[in-house]
Amino acid sequence: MTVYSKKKSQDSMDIISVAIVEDNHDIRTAMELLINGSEGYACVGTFNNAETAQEQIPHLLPNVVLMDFNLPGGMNGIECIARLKAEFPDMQFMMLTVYEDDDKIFQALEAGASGYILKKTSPGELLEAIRDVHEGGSPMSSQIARRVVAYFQKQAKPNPALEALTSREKEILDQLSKGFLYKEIASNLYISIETVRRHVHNIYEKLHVRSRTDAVNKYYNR
Amino acid sequence: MTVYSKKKSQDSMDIISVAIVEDNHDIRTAMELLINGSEGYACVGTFNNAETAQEQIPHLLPNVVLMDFNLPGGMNGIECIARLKAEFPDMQFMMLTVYEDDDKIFQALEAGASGYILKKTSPGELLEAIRDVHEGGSPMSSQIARRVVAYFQKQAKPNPALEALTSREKEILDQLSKGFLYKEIASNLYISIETVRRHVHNIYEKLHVRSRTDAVNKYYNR
DNA sequence: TTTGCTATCACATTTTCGTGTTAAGTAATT
DNA sequence: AATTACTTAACACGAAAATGTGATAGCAAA
Repeated sequence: MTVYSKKKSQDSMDIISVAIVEDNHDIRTAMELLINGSEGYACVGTFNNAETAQEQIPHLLPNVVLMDFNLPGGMNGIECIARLKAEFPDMQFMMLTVYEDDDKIFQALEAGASGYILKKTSPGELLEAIRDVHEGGSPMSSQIARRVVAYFQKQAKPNPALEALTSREKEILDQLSKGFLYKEIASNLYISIETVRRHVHNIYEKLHVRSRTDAVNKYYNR
Repeated sequence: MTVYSKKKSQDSMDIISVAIVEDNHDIRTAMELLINGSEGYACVGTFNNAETAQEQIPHLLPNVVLMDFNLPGGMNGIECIARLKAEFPDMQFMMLTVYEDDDKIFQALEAGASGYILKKTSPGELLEAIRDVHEGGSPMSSQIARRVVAYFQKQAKPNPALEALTSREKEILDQLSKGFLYKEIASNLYISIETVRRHVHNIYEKLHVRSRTDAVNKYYNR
């Protein structure tokens, strides 16, 4: 793909403007040089902490923001993304980090990051990922993708502990989860309150919980 | 349950065995030729419908199954994956289809597919994807990945009614959702039980609910 | 200054919940 | 025929939660 390097001040039409938030000086500088040295990319700002980024990025309005996870100061990268994304929904964020844990990945995606790549990624792939996220993709390694996919597969199958429940107990638990009072459940299922209490008691025993809320949380696999 | 026979495990150490379920004859044959013509890959079976695949794949035990979406007969590719995956959790499934709709993607992932690639993918990339899924990745185009990521971001945004809560109330609600007793919440937040009660009362009023479970359900957007 | 929102604490009463114990009828299994 | 598991039901006790009302105080906006 060739880029028509016009010298017009109305930039960001063909050139992808990028901001970098990364506390490590060497990495930050290396990425800045890489981006500014590549046709079609321009680094419009670099920041070593979330607070400054938070303050400056609204003025720079880059197309893509590369964000580190750990940053000095009170705000981490996730929170920084969440705030900026809320204000600028069209801005694209890409996590650029060393972490591969599920927690961090999901937090980043929920906060509004669209891409998630590791710092060990090669310069060429990094540039490609920046273009990719700018064009509506979600660049991530297939290992990262597998984590995300695993989340779906987990969601799909319910807690195995629920299998131990009888069908009547599941029915009761479903009613519990909807917030019905015992008397309402009794009336809904045409049984006495005492029976409801008995079932609830058995359910709690099987799920190893001691309260309705905990039981419902298990029911929804939390 | 995943017991491979001795002689099979020996030659499937380096070679990835693949099965293809695809009703279009030309595509099926082309893929078979591609796979058998490439070093490190072996096509151990091809099927033009889900029923036959269902019956034969348990005997073939391929490492990777390429699955089409639409198949003739009663069973579609999704259901076929779901059944086989339940019996052979270590078998890897990759959707190979023309569809890019969210529904189909999510259905496939929930059923147990780990990869999702489009039929327009080049032969080289297909082979790479097969190896990738076999090695624990989840190959998918970054456009597909974006759909999946978007799902997370949708999930993430909470019930707008929660916006009406003050930050303290949200904190209380979060504690409620975790099943803490009032006294525990009081102790966790260093306030009196009476204050907890007051907050809970206000929360219920703002969310228009009358019980803890209902409040928690709203909190989780159900 | 007043008004409104938030956070805090208190008292009284009623209702619901969690637990323990007992037990009868049914259905499936051994 | 005996055993086991499930569903149903009742009574009692104490803890927890819900309801209703009243009060004080800080803080910010009108």
